[in-house]
Amino acid sequence: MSAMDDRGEGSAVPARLRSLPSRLLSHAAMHAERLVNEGLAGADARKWHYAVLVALQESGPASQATLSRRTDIYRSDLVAVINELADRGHVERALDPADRRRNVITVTERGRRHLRRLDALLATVQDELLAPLTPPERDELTRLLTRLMEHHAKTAPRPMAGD
Amino acid sequence: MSAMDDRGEGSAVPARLRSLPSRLLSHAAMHAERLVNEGLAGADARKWHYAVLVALQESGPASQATLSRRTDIYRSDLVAVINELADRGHVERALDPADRRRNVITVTERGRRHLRRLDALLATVQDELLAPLTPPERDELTRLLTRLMEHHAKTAPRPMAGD
DNA sequence: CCCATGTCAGGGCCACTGACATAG
DNA sequence: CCTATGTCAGTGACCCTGACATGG
Repeated sequence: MSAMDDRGEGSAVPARLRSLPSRLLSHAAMHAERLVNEGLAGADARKWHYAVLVALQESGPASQATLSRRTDIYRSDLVAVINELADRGHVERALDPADRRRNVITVTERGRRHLRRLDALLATVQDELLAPLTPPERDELTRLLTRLMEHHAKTAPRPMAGD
Repeated sequence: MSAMDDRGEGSAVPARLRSLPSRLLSHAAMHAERLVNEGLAGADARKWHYAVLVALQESGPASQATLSRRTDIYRSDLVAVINELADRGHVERALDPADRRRNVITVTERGRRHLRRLDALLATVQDELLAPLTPPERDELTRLLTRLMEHHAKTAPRPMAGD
């Protein structure tokens, strides 16, 4: 025992760390990602799969470079994601006859069904994540975070893929 | 041109992604970590350095295992952190005569000065991070995130170091 | 005999960089 | 000539897991 004991109070995380906004954000995000990953793992998916499928469904077929811009996934990382989605039959990669540098990525019917499942799955996860908050509090949190991101988008124009 | 165009609207991030709470959290956290890292880099420090120094100052000298519990840094990762801090003369590693498995880690005067600098530095970063929010909004954000973390702490008892 | 401690080796995911061939 | 695109190789930070020797 003595001053450097470990049990009880001695192992508590200091308040100065606990209440630091940047640290709170990191930890909350870690928690969120854990929930998302666990949820998506049950559907043999990763969060990037979801992002790509949503982008394709919302704005139609696109080149990989365009998808990179829509999802904020790096061009270089996107290659593997498209490979995985293509392996699972969720998207198709076709050469663009109009611009022979490009691949046109298209969602398949199977991909659309998959996306519906992921949508439901993620809705559950959001609910689990925000469980301790009331509906107005959830909205407030979303609003505050959105404001943070909008401000960031202005000052630091998001870094771009493999440039 | 045509359906798969890229400039303008075609490369906007879909609303379904933008407003997803888990995604907002991840992006906000990424932004926060970027700011923190940039800030600390100017002082030749990493966020783990700060966590360890705070823990030492708040509760006094401790073994590495205890520090691991106080900071949520894995025992295995902590080794390198203590090495770095010791190299910079911010802490001292001494054998514990009372328990010969343990190292007693102690802050040096130099470490205390360094910590004061990091404190000021991080305060600036928090301010920059929360710039678009009013003081009450900042409190509200902190409160909501804290509630999230407390809830998480109950359901999933934080994972422990190298066990 | 079981547990705690410090240490090392390594895996996996991810943000990010750089380079390169090909094509517009 | 310059830029865009798809691809690959590789780095570094972190989170996390094992294993191991030593000691309580």
